[in-house]
Amino acid sequence: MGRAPCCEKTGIKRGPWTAEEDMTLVAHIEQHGHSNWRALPKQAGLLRCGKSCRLRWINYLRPDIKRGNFTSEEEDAIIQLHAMLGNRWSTIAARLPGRTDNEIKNVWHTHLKKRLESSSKPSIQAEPKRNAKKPAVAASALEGPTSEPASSLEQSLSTSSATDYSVASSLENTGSSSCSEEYQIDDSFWSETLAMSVDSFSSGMEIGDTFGADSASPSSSNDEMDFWVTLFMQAGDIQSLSHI
DNA sequence: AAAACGATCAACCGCATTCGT
DNA sequence: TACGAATGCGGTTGATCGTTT
Repeated sequence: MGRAPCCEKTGIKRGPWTAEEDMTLVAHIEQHGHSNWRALPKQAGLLRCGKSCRLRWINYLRPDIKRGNFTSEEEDAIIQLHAMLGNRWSTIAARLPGRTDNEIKNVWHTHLKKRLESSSKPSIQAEPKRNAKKPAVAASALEGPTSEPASSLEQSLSTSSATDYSVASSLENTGSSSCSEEYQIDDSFWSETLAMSVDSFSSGMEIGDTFGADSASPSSSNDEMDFWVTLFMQAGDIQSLSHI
């Protein structure tokens, strides 16, 4: 099936967005919404393709974006969720209010992956030569929380209150797996988990309130994904508890 | 002071999935 | 049901900035 390109290549501006373009896009979305990304740039008078507008809005201009460094709680949550979900950045982002999939993906590749890799190889020189770079970011990645309170995060992770972000530490402690490896789940795990999940959901498990209002389209598929995320979260509890 | 190097992150690309007719 | 269009997602790239030498 031949796909039309997302935009005509001619006359479409690319590269970094200017402040003026940002203002135009924000003003247009505030006034008309973004029901049709493809038509939006034309309507707003922007020389961008709809895809580019959408990306700019979602990753940068959305009013509920949380800027600034990731807290250690957020980083631990990412590590934990990544251990369970793999590279499902949008699903992970849905669990971190105000954070975008792109941002999380970047943080993972720049900070967290290296952090896990270095902690899984304790005997090898742990500190890269350039670790002193960007003190603010590096410090927040390796040390305690910075300015951001973790309340919203904790709320979003409330379905896994017993989790205590333990996967990250257990991964570090065992040193058995780098996070890039697939999470191994055997059949007995599935049968146990699926059987358990029925009881859990009927006993007060909240589905759907954990996705932020920024979630692009609160749909049944999101609920479904939330089901699986919650399932994985609980499974994570089981797995990490079994290591103790 | 400046060149080289490495880290970061915004943005792009292409594929997959969903939606509408 | 089939098809095309629109949107979403994850991987990747490249410009920029900070650090080191």
